[in-house]
Amino acid sequence: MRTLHHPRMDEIALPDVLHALSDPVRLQIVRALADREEQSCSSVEASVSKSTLSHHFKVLREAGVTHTRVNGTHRLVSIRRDELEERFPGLLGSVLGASRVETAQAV
Amino acid sequence: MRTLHHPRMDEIALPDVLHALSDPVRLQIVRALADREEQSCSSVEASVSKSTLSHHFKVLREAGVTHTRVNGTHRLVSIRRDELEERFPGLLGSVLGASRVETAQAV
DNA sequence: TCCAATGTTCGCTACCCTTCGAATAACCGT
DNA sequence: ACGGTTATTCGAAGGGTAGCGAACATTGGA
Repeated sequence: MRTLHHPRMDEIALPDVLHALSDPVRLQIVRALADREEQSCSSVEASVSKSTLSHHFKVLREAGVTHTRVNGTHRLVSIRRDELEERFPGLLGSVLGASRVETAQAV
Repeated sequence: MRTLHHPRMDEIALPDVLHALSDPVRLQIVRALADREEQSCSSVEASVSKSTLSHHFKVLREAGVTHTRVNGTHRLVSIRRDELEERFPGLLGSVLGASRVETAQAV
């Protein structure tokens, strides 16, 4: 695969974004990405296999949440923070905040 | 059915809430509920059958998003706004705002 | 050129989810 | 007690999704 599809911001739909964020593994990924700027797929630690992780990255990218850049054998993934903020103000921030709340409670 | 189960706020999980909100029909319901205080199920207009609507109300309730009160043959549904705000600050508001953004754009 | 590392894709399994109509339950007014 | 209204539940169909291992691409380095 050479070209990675990224939807335009006016193409992304709210239900898709919410669905992308509704999976625990993907939420974990987004939180990990929120800390640093760009991160390779392998640097994200999750309790799933390599192929499953790849699937989740694809879902996040196609929902418009993340951007993926090819760099050698690595894929550098980042959150489309500014674009998301412009389209759905406050959404990502409140989800990230809520995610931290839940971790702090440690259900 | 006599007793309606409502999860305590510390029981509700973020992925469940996000999943509940990730369905277009349920998003429509939540928006309709956000306008008024309490509303009966039948007053919400959606493009699905009665039984499907009932299913969606159940999902929203069990995710902790809504509260349902029995009143005669009616069920009066409302959003657990204050509780949600306390547990996940800003989340519901940004989702509702995002939903309005999308409607305004009219994809 | 060959090898190791990084991800993606494929085939498969198992489950979940939305949707519907029909049947059922609960309640109110007559 | 009976009929109409409101809503839930049941059973089934159809599609979607997460999960894995194995196989495949691609790149960088030895």
